[in-house]
Amino acid sequence: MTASNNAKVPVPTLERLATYLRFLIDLDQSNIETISSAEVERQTGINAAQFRKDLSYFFASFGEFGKPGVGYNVKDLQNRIARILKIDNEQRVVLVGAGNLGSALVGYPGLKEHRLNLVAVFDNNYGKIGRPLWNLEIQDVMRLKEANQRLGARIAILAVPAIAAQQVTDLLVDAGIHAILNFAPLMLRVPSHVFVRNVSFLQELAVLSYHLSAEEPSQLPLDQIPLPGLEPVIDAESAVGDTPAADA
Amino acid sequence: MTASNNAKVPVPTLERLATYLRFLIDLDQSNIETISSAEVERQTGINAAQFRKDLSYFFASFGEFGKPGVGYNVKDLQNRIARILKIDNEQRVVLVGAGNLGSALVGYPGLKEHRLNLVAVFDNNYGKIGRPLWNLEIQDVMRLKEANQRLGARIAILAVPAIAAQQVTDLLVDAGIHAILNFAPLMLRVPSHVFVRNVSFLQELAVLSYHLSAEEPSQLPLDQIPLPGLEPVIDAESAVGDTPAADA
DNA sequence: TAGATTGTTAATCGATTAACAATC
DNA sequence: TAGATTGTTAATCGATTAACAATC
Repeated sequence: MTASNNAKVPVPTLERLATYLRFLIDLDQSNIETISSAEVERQTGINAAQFRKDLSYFFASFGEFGKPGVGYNVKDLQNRIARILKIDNEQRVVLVGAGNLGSALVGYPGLKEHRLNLVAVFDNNYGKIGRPLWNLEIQDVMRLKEANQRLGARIAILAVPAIAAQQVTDLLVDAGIHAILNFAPLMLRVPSHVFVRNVSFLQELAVLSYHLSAEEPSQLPLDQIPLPGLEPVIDAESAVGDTPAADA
Repeated sequence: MTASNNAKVPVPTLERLATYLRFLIDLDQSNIETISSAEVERQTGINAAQFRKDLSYFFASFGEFGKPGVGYNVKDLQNRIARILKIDNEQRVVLVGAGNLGSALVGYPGLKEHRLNLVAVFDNNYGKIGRPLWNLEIQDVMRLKEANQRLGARIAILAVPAIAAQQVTDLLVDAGIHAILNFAPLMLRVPSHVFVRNVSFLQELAVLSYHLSAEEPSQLPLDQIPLPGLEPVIDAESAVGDTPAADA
């Protein structure tokens, strides 16, 4: 546990650790006590050697995990991966941007499960400031620094339009944020101590689109399809605000 | 344009192509006509040689791009990358899961800009079916196949809870979907002709958390912080349904 | 002990990037 | 032509995975 590991851990390894953690939580809830790397491969699709290698980066600071001939204890591995990822204790998170995406994130129940505590929401829109978003009240983004002096959050989610993203980033850095999850489609300029990860739905969809075969599917023009929902209705109010996450 | 390229293109290259496309659209809107790989590096952070290499995968089928000594024509490159990614013409997309995340995605204006047309929304909740979500009417997920016979969408966004994800995936595959953007935290089992990409906010946040230094920031306990929004209010209705994306 | 599965090594595979001849 | 920047090669770097001795 002594600070971070000095051996540099590949980012893909960290991403997979989060996957393992999620998987182990599920196993634990099914009362499964022991798991082998072969079984991890079967259920997550991640190569068994990869799994063992991923864990090996942390043996120096966290000790070994598995027992040869036996496997891994689910609860123990779960706890240790949480410690590695620093989500064994509460990790506070602030959100800037109380739009649709921001709302979805505040309402996302998985966060609390993983001890990622979304503790404040900020926006610059005076029509929104002071109004509630789930169990939080939307605050003025200009008071970010002041608010975070007490909150001490070091992670921020940036869900504002591209045009505002760099400005808000500067505020976040000034407020003591060290890690940013950026949803705006541009490269944020940050000091070297700040770590940024970008998420882009368009990028994801573009990669999917590339992999489609070239042939055109049979498509009727939209205006000839006698199905609901193709005439503009524009009624957002009634469409949201029910249970967190969908439930199809 | 003749079908796909046979040389296998690395996925990271495809991801970057989407980034270049986004960047080129911005440049075009600023009336910039020509760009060099060095300038791309300066503004996107992606290495100039990387950029040229990425494009080189497509020279066989799309011809060369740049002029030595000059650079790249912004409009032309933009058009060709759109063609590579098969978003030069409308690409239809269906969404399953009309929860918070689904709502945010339907309202996301960037989709249409990139010719990704979200044409239908499905859910299994009878409280939602028939109600409008933005300009679409939520349909019964059981009618997915029937609906897609006319729509011909090949891309789907899966924003349902993990417990339902595999079932819905089977419906999607049966309905002729070839590519799935999966937000549920599990490995979907799909036939080999179906391409899946997973998005996990928890994974992203966990990777950020790992990179934080070990020292505890000064944090007041939440119940001692005299700031708005920390008493449960629970009022989702009033928090959503305004402009797409946030605007802090 | 025999069987199973780990941790680790070494081989393979793939992606990034520096360097430069070709060319506008 | 001289200067700039491309497309491409080759070197480097890093991640994945097969194989196996160690060990429970």
